[in-house]
Amino acid sequence: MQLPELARALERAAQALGAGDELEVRLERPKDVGHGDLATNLAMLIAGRLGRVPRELAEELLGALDLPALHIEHAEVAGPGFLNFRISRDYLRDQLREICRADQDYGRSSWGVGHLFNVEFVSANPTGPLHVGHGRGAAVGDAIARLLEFTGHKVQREFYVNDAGAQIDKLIDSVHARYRQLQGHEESIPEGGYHGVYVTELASQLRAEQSNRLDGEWGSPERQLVRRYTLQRMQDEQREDMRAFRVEFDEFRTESSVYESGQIEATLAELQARGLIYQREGAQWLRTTTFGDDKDRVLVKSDGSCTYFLPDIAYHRDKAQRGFEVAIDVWGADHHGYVPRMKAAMDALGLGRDFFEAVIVQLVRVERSGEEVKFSKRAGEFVTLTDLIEEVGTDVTRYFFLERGPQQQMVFDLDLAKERSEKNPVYKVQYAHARLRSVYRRGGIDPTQIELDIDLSPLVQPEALELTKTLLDFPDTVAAAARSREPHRVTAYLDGLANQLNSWYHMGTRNHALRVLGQEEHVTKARLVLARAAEVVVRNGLWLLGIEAPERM
RNA sequence: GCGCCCGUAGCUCAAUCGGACAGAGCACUGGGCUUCGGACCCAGGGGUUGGGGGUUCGAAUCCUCCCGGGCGCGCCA
Repeated sequence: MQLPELARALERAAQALGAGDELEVRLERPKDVGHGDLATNLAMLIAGRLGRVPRELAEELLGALDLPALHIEHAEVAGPGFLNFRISRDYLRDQLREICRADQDYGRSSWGVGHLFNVEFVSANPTGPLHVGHGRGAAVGDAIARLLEFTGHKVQREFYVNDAGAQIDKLIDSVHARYRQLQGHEESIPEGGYHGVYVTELASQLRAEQSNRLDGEWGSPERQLVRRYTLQRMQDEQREDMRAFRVEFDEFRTESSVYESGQIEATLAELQARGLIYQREGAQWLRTTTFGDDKDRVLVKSDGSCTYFLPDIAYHRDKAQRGFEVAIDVWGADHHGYVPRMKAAMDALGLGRDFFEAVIVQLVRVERSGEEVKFSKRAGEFVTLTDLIEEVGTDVTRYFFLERGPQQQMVFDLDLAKERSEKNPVYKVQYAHARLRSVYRRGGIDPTQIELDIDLSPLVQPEALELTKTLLDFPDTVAAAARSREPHRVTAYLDGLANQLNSWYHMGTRNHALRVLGQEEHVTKARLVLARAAEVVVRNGLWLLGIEAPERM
């Protein structure tokens, strides 16, 4: 909750006391309701600079404020020098109308100028189905994209397809081995190959469709055929998996297209022109140490082929050339060591240190009955994202992935995920929404027609006012989540909101005079405005997470 | 060995760029209730925030040193 006029007035008052120009007045909502609705530590911040006692300064700041004009009905100095403000109840209640009017736009903001972001996530090798780790990356990436869109930016969701690497060759070898087995030959999956059942399925389908061409030895043309077929199949399946998870990409960019476009050479030439490439032991190195990396990196190996790093630089350079101002990559924790060199490379290209950002997502451990459910791609038994979605649903899966900070290692508790009660936080939040919708239905009310220009003074219960204040925190929460690339702040907010909302609602089950419906008309009307505002916030919050706000459950 | 991330209630996790008394859920204990949706409600116990030291009016948060865990340290991808 913010009161910009109050913040500005405090800033002017502080400057008048000689605190200087570089002030950022922050008003925060105290955890303890006894400390008022908003508080600031401004006096303590400037006390050191001015060599004064914080509490005295706080008194002077307070004296400089025209409280009624700022919608403050009470203010005091407290503790070591906090200024606590109590906002006029009428002003608070007025804000409920604004929430309802803004409806699906409530919580939107436009910090910054509306930048163009590229958010790249999942980017799995096209060598098999997506697993739970990809799911977490997808949930986080998509939520970050939604947060950025909601805060005034333009966002492209992108998936990078590593279709040119050695992993594909291993997959083709594995398919070949399975194919031979189907023909009755003794054959085993090569070292480092893929054992999943889908490999056998691929081989079997290929045999059914192309046996006239593939039953003999596989030369170059045959391998090309299998490669194209396999890549297409894997990409289609991954795209379908993502669609089921409610994630739609704007762009699938392939590594091979980076090679074909000539950008590899162009990138290398640009780095050379900048004098950042040198030869050593027959290889070409990039001076990443100049830009904070701990060692220089090879771009072109002594055998003339390039490392994985070079096309990756070229690809990210291309993002800048396509007009993106910030490129955010969501990476698994196993790639975190790669971050400094990529930042260094972008810096080397003159794109600055802030062009490239990595969001590191920690690994997921799945448990059932307290036991880890193993997933090992190599052994061929792994929990695919699709398995997980089929078992617990997209909403639950997304919520669980977005419940913890990206850097937090997480345990995915399958038993809790399958729980269909308020023990399960997802249901708690969705249920809060469904309840409000249910109130409208029961009352025969069209929620879009709820009257707003009415007297809201019947909203006097502390629970109702606390709820109102929480609703007013939503835009700040969203902005902070977007800025820090931490969608879990929204999840945590919704969890707290749902608790408040549910207990507000339950007051009515204990005391019917506190229900929305069945009161004197002016009371019901006022409570409907609060209910509507709450519904708007829950709905918008869930939208940011990519989770449905159900009409009924 | 070096680097990054993490360590918060028995368990899984929060904690508003350093704020006031560290919060939820699960589990546990004790009450209550039959629905404006009971797919429950209320209350309670539970913590030296891994440990020591430091900075600060104030530290879970910042610095430092230990302990414990994860990941990474190729002319692999």
